[in-house]
Amino acid sequence: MPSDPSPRIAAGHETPPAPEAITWQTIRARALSRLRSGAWAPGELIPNEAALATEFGCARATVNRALRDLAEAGYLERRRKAGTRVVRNPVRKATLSIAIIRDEIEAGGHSYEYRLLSRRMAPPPRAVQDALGTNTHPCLHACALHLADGIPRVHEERWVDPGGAPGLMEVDLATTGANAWLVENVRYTEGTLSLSAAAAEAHIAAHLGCAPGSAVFVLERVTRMRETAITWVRMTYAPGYRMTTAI
Amino acid sequence: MPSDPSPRIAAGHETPPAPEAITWQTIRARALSRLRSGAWAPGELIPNEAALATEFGCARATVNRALRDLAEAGYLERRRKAGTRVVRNPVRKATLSIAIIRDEIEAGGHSYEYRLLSRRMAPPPRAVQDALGTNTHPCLHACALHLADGIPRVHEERWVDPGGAPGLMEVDLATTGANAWLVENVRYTEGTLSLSAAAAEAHIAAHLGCAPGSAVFVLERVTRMRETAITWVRMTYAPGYRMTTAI
DNA sequence: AAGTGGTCTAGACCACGTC
DNA sequence: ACGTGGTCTAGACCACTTT
Repeated sequence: MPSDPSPRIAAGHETPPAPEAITWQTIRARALSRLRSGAWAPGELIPNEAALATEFGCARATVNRALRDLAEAGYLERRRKAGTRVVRNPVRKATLSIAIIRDEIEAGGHSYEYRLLSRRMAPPPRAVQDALGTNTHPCLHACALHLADGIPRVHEERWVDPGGAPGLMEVDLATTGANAWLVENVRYTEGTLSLSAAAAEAHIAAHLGCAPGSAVFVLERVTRMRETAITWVRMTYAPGYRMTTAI
Repeated sequence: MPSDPSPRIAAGHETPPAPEAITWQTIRARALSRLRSGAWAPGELIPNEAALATEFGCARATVNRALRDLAEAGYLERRRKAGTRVVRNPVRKATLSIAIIRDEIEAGGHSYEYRLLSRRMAPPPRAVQDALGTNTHPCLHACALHLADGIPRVHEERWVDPGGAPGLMEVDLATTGANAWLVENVRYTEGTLSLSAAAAEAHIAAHLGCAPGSAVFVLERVTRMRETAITWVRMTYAPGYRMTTAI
């Protein structure tokens, strides 16, 4: 969703309404106000692009840009020939930005520390196999801790398919975080994300410095690159963590 | 992010590669492959739109469309005069679709039930006051339960500013969920979302039918409409809940 | 068959921010 | 000052779907 710099007309000092140039943002704002006011009611069909272009006195492409934006935002539903319809139950879309832990910690003004806890080859458990694909062969299993100012903040458990990310196996995980390596070397991947709450397992609680059974925020992620499974990771955040975003 | 229907050329039966028409999706794919291959390295400046348009043999507007899409996806950073740069640490963006609980439950093939637990006027606690704005006056406080097949799934606690949503105060909350009302009557709002894990408080645990202190997934949301605070809500999900999305 | 949105083009002007 | 991206226009063709 494009941010809305909107200007193009710098509001002078006390300059009244101003005729305001016709930009696609203008059209979008006007359309949105009709949606809010109910002039365009839920489920209803709105006028087609050509009609709106005439009404607003602009090119059809400009109307298209505005309506496309509203459609992406989930307010409208557009289909060729069928026209543009106001969505009945606008599904809220929240965009989470998943930053690299190191960046997130350093952005908060804290010192970052990475500590490798374990590293071994082993066949992944069934659940991980399913998530990664059909892998029964041994994978790299690594656990690590991310600390802020020396205080444990996130526990990371990771399974890496050797076939998916050759190179990662040779990395010295003691000094380089697996995620940092992946971001640098296997960019532009796709995958699945899952958020949940869980009771901290004993050994993880010990690493995080909290009581076993504490409620912890868990992020699980499967990373793929063009059909090839690369890695499964579970990040367990120390109690108190919050993931925030604007709607 | 626009889905990529990509066609425009219906793949005939066994028709080889096909010259492929030049659409903005084509350009985007080509650009993305350069990003993946490292031909356009992180931090680097890529050729400007005019140059790419010449190279790809299309109009500048088409290149613009493609690059704008990649920028929205977080791969590129574009600035006037400065040019287009490959982002160093592509921040993953996960889009969560926050559905109305009722829809979510019914989509899962379960029967939905709403049960109002309490309703009263009271001054909100400090934390809620801060979130909503500077409201010291009494607000509506309502608690409710959402059930799937008769089993409690989500506990909802809500504070409503009477000034923000007149009309909601008169709604018969016993039969109409506050959220459903809001969606129907105060659409196109903005706000903040926060996800976390917490230990279930005793009274909430009792309603959800789980042990006090169980790890539960909590979603807090502040809803505004053009600067006016409308409502603060905390949804507590029964243990086992997972929020999933594709990256 | 026909209407609607999706997209491309070629040219133009302008805002912005770096130089 | 000037280069780069942001956007508008007017016209055109096409893909998709519903009628």
